[in-house]
Amino acid sequence: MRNPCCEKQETNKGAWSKQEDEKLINYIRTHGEGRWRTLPQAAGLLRCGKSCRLRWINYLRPDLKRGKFTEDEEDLIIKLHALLGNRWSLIAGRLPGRTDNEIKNYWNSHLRRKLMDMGLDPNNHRLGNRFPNLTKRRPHSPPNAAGQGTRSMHVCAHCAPRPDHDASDDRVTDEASCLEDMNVRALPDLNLSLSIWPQLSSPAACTESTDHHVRRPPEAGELKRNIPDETSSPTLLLFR
DNA sequence: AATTAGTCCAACCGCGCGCAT
DNA sequence: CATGCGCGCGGTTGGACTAAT
Repeated sequence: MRNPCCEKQETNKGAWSKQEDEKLINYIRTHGEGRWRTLPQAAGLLRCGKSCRLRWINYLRPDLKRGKFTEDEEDLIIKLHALLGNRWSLIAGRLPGRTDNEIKNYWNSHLRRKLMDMGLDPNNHRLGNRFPNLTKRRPHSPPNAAGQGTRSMHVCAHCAPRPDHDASDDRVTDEASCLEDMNVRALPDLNLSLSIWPQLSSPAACTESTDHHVRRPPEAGELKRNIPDETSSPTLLLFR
């Protein structure tokens, strides 16, 4: 059992005050990002490290582009979601200045509905006629519903079991089948190519040739967030 | 004008991964 | 190899705000 992220000592919760923001900004300006666990004390903040990190990444970072999403951005989010599912951080990596949280919120409040209005199932981007009633606020979900706490990332597309893309299936978990489905059916104009990066652990377990694990090395600048090292983790790379 | 219903978004929570020890 | 820590991710929630009645 792990310790909670913040000891039970007194920490502020809820909305950040201007003073707290300033303290955080000043501290990161002089010391840089990282060491989130020790940052609050060092910066004189009564917040947990997680909270500081979130506040910085989602709100205070100077390179954030705030304001309405453009049509191009909307379009890209929809296409990337069709490909990647709810991997908001990966999607955010393709939208400079936007955060995963922002995109997630925008998806849930606007784009899901937009897709439904177009007659598409927002879960799998296929034409569908049976959607959950999303106008209902706060559908009560049991613990761990909708895959909370699970990670479907880093799954070799070929090794992964094929989801049936049932409308009741809340998550899209298979990039390859998404691409296949999407390119063929829903978004034929999307010019994305998909690569699964060398997988250190799984090829042995994969019964297929390992060829499908490797496409090509990334060009400089292609790797953005979440892709720390081309050999360390099997990660989706998108080239447009 | 008051009340209710719906929307939006910042923030929280729990969990898994990678790394150091 | 096992364990613990730090971090990042995705899902969920609280509450302010707005629109509808």
